[in-house]
Formats: sequence, C-alpha cells, structure tokens
Amino acid sequence: MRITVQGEERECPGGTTAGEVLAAQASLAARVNGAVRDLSQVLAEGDAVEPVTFAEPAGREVYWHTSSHILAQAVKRLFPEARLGVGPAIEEGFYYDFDLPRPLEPQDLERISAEMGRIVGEALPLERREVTRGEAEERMAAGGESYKIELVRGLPEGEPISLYHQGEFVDLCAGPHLSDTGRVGAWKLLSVAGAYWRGDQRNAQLQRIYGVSFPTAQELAAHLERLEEARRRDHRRLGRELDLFSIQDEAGAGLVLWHPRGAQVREIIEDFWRREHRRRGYQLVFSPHIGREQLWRTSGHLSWYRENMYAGLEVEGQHYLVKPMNCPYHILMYRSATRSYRELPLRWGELGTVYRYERSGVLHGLLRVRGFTQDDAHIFCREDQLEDEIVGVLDLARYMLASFGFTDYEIVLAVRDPGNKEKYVGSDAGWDAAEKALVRALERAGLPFVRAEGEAKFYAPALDITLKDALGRGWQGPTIQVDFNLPERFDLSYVGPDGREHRPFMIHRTVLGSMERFLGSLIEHYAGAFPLWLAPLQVRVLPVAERHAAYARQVREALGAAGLRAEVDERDEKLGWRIRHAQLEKIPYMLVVGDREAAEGRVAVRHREQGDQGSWSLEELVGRLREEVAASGPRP
RNA sequence: GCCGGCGUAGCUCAGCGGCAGAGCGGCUGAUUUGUAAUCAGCGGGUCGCAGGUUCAAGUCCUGUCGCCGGCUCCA
Repeated sequence: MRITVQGEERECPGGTTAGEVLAAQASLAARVNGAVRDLSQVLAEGDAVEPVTFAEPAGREVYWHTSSHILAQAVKRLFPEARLGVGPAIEEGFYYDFDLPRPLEPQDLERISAEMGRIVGEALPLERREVTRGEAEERMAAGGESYKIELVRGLPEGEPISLYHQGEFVDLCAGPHLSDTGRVGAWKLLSVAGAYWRGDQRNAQLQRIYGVSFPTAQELAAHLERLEEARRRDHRRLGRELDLFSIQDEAGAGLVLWHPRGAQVREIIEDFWRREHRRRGYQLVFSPHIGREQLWRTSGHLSWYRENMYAGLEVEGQHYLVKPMNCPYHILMYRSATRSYRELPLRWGELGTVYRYERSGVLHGLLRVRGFTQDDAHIFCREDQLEDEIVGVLDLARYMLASFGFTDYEIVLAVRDPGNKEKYVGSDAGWDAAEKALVRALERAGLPFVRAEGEAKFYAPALDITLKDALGRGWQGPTIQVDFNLPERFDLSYVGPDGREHRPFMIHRTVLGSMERFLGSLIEHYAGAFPLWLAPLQVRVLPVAERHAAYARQVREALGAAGLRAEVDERDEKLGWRIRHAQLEKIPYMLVVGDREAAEGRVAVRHREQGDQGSWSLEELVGRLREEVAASGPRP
C-alpha cells in the first residue's frame, strides 16, 4: 500500500505500523492524518504520517500522560488498595488522583518515585485494547476501581472505549501513549495536594500527586532550575527582602501593609495612572468605603454577591456595609443629575479601595487579598459610542501595560451561553450590540482573541486579558465588561436628541486590575529589580571614609533637587560591604565618593548590573539618570 | 471552606520527651575603609495561641489562629 511519511510517498506492506515507518525518528507518537496516535497504530492505504516529538506540545502531552500512568502503576504496587481517579498531562507535567487509605507523606513520594524507576527499567510495552462498555466496566469492577466505573458510565455512546495495559497495570484511557515505559528518561514528583473528585466540593477528596518528566536528566534539571528561578522571584519573598510590604497576622489575613519602599513604587504607578487617564478624557472621582444596606439592595449585590461581603456595621439604626465594588457610587453620581446625550460619554475613574471576603485557603501574598485598590472606571455612553469607547480602553490598556514591559497577551471574549439565555439579564438586542462592539473593537485594535461561550457573567459580556511576564507566566490583566444589570436596576437614563429618555450603556473596566495584584506581578516580572523610573530608591551614595560624608550628602542633595531618589549610606563599614548591601537591595546606581571625587566634584558610578561605569561629573550624572528615567518609563 | 504540609530570635533555619541554638541582621567598641561580607564583644525567645498527657513538653495529643502547596473561587 502507499502511504505518505513526512510528505514523501512510500510503498510499504499491509499491517505496517506508524512506529515502523518513523523508526528512524525520535518519535514519541505519530500524527496520522492529523490525529495523534500510538506508534503501534496500524496504517491504512493513503495515510499521511508525521512524527510527534517532545519539542511540540502534543508530544509532551503524550510523554507526560504516560508518565502519569507509570506513577499510577507505582502507587498501585505500593498501595494495592488505592483507587484511581484521573491522571492527565497538564501544562507543565502531569498529575494523578488517588483515593488512598492514609495521607501521603513526603517520604512516600520518594518510595513511589523509586518504584517508577523500576517500572521504567522494566520497559513495559503499553498496549491499547478497544473494548465494549461492558468489558470496560467489568474490568474496572474487577479492580475495585469505583471512580473508573463512574467514568466508563459517563462516556458518550458510540465512542470507542480503550484500555491501556502495561505489565500488570490496566487503565481506562483514550490515549495515545508512548510505546513502552522505558521511554521516560527522568522524572520528579513535586507535590501532593487534595483535589475533589471531578472538581466538586461535594465529592470525595482525593490525593493528587504532581510530577514532571523529561527525556534527559539535563532537561529535568533545567526545568527544576526554572522552578527555582520562579521561587527566587516570588513577590512574597522579594516583598520582605526589599522591604516593600508586609502582611501580618495581627492586622489580619489578606490585608496589606505598604512599607515606604513599596508605597513609593505604588505612588509612581498611581501618578502615572492618573496622568494617563486625564490625558484620555477621564475624570477622577472618590467614593466612600461604606454604604447603606439599601444601596447594595438596589444594586443587587446583596442577592448575588453577599457571600463576598463583610457583615457591616450599625450606625444610628441604619445598617452599613463595606463596599466590595465601586460601581454603585459612580452610578449614584451619574443619577445625581439629568444627563443629556451631549454629555456622553462620561468616563469616571477611581483608585477605589474595596474589601471582599475571600475564604482563607485562597489568600496568596498580594495576588489574592481581602482589601485591595482597583484601578476602576465606568464609562457611560450611547450605543453608537460603545465601539469607540472599547477601542479607547484597549489602547489605554495596551499603552499602560507596555510601559511596564508587558507586551504579550491572551484575550478571552466571554459571551453568553446561547443555549441558556434566560440566566442573563438585559435584552437580546443589548447583548448582541455589546458583543458586536467588543469584537469590532478587538478587530480594529488588531488583537487576536478566543471566544468563550457561557463564560460571561450574568450581567455582562466581557474581555479578559491575561499578561505574560518575563518567565512566560500568565497574570490576570485588564477586564472590560458591558454591564446590563446596574443601569437597569438604578433606572439610568439620558435625554436623547428626540427629547425622550434612553438607557445608557455602562462599561466597567480595569486596566491594572488592582494595585495589589499588579504590584505583585510586577515584582515577579522584574524579579524585584525595578527599572529606574519605578525603583523606589534610585541611587545610593557611598562615601569611602567618614571624611567623605559631607560631600556624599552634597551629591544626594543635588540628585534630590533634580527629582531623583537618593540616599547616603554612612554606616561605618567597608565599601565592599555597603556595595554588597546595595546590590542585594537591587538599587540601580551606587555612587562611590572618596578623595578624588570630592576634590574634582565627580562621582564613581557603579550600576547594579553593568558594574563600574567610571567617573562622571555631577552634571553628567543628573543628565544621564534623568534620561534613563524618561527612557525606562512611559513615553507620551 | 476542604485535603496535606508547616509555625522556634527581625530574617533563614537546626533542635523532635530531660538546662532553647547557629548564620545573617541589630547594638557597642576597635578600625577610616576604593567596587558583593573587617575584627571583637553584647543584647535578642511566654518555641503562633489555648487546653491536655507526663515527674518533665518546641518535642506527644486536641482545639484554634496564621502561613505554604493544591482543590473550589476571583481583581
């Protein structure tokens, strides 16, 4: 028969497998007519075959999936009474869920890992067997695999059901898989965590083992090094080391204390934010932290957001609640006067601090807190302005994020579930108009996006933008929602050219998300080494000996007068020691001043990354640093 | 909230039934320092908190608060 291997036609005998024609390649699996298959797949006349390697996501998925089976086999050998949950490949590795008679301890992972080594050594072939539903159920029942039985019963009719055998181990699995267990080179079991069966809190909690594997020990080591780098960049660690912020039991979980250094960075970002918003026709407002219960009843928060709200307090017989969002206040401001179509759009921004009850298990440094400041804004506009307003927000977001070195995004357009329209508020026409405006705005901005049906909140279609940082990790970035709920509930209107009342559209948007979360991601993105415009302390002046302190202070004054943030380290320690400390604090510039410098009115410049820059005059220093501040920051 | 792990000096951590420790940081003194750690000395702890077991509890048990890894959820 004739088949095509990597674009080349070839003649081969019937019964030839994909693995045989790809034998020369380091193939993990085969792509047969576009679908990833086992190497043992028997080819048919006219098939087109391509190798699948570890270099591509599909290859890693196969590799990690098989690794998870090896993990499961090892666990079954050590814990015969274990029942299997699911064990897929994930973005960076794999996991497998188990129902075990006792909690796993760290030493168990070592034992399991060692058993995996034996299984790999045995190079057990993985064999795919297609079975009937009854056979699959029977087989799983024989092993006492109650979770697997549930999975079999849930499989759609008509789909082939396959079991994969490797040695004494059998798993219900669609595949594909590596040809044998010996093909997994190096692996590491990383952690154990609880996970609900099928992700549902009401179900049993299983023990999930996470791991990762690679063809070679070197690749595994490199991966573990990347994980280590992520740990080094952890904003919680850097926040303490650089004295940026703290979160303390005594103040309360999830409540951030901004120390002077962290507050300085935040102030720079907020100043930039305000300037940029004013430049783009926003007006800035303020609203209070608490409000009467009636307000939250009108807004609907008491019915759909209550579990995230704090109980509140009693004032002169009135019940007040702490705000979890700023929008109701902005709406009251809108409603405080009769609005004409001529005033629209109104763009109102606020760095508004809100409080939300988050369950204790989800709190995480600055990324998930209970009190945070949103860079919030609400745009009230007419339908014919909707698209331009969204384009404006996208442009603002893109500009602001680029200023912080974020240029990679993933955009999700969350829209209604078309099969379940009744669970959303607002009119069909409104949703259609909003979705059309969002899509057209994205197209005009030239931004690719993914449409996610059923992901919209009940009151609004939305754009959710995820940022990629220096390590390629994703962070929640801007969100834009077209709200159909609040204008309705507060009966907002404007008077149109026809003299009649019309309902305005309301866009709810945030660019940075919250100051807390954004700063957290920024710290990790820059690994704590902020560019000059953001660095809380830009310069540290280091007098060589005590007699140079006066000159050092003079230098600091000159820098301060030029708008630069500088400090003198007058501690009675050797220069090398003070340089070391400045380096660890990631201060961009160190200025060494001794006899030579004091005599000539110059400074010896050391940069935190580039090292010794030689001797500069004071004017040169101020000029160059100001230039760098401007160049490293946003450009209007 | 749930599962597991962990709370010992400001920080990083050792000690795991028998007199609370180390390094770094801090303070004092000496030193007057030239590009990533000068030397010496001194402080510093209800061993997260509350109960319990024991002659004796950082150490074992229970509860609680907090942190970490996940699950679920979100800016």
